[in-house]
Amino acid sequence: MNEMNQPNNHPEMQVEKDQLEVKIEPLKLGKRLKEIRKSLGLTLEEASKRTGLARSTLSKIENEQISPTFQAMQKLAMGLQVDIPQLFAPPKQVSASGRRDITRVDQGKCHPTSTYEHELLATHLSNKKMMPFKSRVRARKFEDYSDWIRHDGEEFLLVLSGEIDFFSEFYEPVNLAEGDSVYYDANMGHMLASVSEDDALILWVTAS
Amino acid sequence: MNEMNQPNNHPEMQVEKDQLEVKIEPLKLGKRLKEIRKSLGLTLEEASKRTGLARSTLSKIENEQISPTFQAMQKLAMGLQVDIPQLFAPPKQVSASGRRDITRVDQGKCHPTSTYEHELLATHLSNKKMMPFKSRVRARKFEDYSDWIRHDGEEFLLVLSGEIDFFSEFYEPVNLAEGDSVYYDANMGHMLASVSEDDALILWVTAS
DNA sequence: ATGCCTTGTTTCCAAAAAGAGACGTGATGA
DNA sequence: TCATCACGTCTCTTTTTGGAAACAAGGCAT
Repeated sequence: MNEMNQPNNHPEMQVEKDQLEVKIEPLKLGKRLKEIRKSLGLTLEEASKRTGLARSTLSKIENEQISPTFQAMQKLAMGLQVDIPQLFAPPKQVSASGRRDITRVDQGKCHPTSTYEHELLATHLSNKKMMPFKSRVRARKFEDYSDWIRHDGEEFLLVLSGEIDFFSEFYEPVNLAEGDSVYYDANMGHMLASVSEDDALILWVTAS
Repeated sequence: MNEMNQPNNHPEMQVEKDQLEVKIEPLKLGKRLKEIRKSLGLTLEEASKRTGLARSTLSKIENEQISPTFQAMQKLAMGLQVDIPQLFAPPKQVSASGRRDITRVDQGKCHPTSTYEHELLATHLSNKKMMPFKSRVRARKFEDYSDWIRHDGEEFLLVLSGEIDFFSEFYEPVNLAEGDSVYYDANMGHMLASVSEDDALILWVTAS
């Protein structure tokens, strides 16, 4: 019917218009929904009552015959007690479950900087939630640093030997001796300086 | 102003339980979408080209005149480089950023069991990614346990003093001496036994 | 001013989703 | 065996969405 019988005022746009086609797939939302419903031990009828959606609609959604509206999805999430993000995070991260990595004393991977000598631990595992390492604190005073150290995540540190001053952006400096520990948000500026005769040795664990 | 750089030692420091309270969702998807588009500096027409949705449709979605289908939302997410969960959890990402909790040596919160004496660290912070604690390993042999210890998350342990055998479900037992460390998945059964004259002392950090 | 873009809104209609109820199938019981 | 019921699918109708184009409002030249 209405083909391009009329001169289009923007022919160049037309081209781009349909170049990226519906390359998007249904993303197994239906399958997922079914799992959830089953895991709650609900029939379509019961789920219908809870969500306020007709059971035929639910069936169609589960079988990917229709693409639910946002409204419908809200009802789903609400009625089945699932929060929406969770509904979409497609494949559940299957957490690994049998990994183990031993690091013998002083056998970590060394990584020296001007202010620290880091010894990374458990370097044979990747995709781990935590990054543990031992560090010898070479810095001796605040001025040894050009700026705060700052990065994502949270950090835990324990003084293994020696004594340090712990500087942080929003707190007064604190002296930490052997056995003391501190937990802090690593995007708050922080830095360490040894104050003992020997360089202090600390254990650090970071999680982001 | 705040010279309270020493840890607050109020016996019961009130734990501010959470910032993510009841999350009732009116969830103004339209408003949110508009923000995203604006922040990318796109016009409706440009967004239309990227997402494959008509600019009239986008307008209607932004003004909450229609409720987009899941298909439409996928195109949106794809074209605007936002992942779907993020699209629905708007007020997220208020990650704390200035917390700090110091635990002096032996000043943690004790928690004895039949096989361990745990000393929890940084207990004044809640909602943290890691749970650090020191433990004295009282157990002396495998049989002191009724079953594998098993829980969610990943675990890192460092031997602070003494010597232990590290038993785990899928590996042969390993002897760990002072300074040795191991990182493992905590849902794999695991347990420790001291083998040194004195009970071994270890540092443990768990993340789930 | 007058045109001429550009941007966003609204209208109209085809296309798709939501709802009501019919249909098929399998399980259970008399 | 024949009902009857529970459950899910399918069909038909109503309601809503999505797209093309018209419309309105704001710049920016001439």
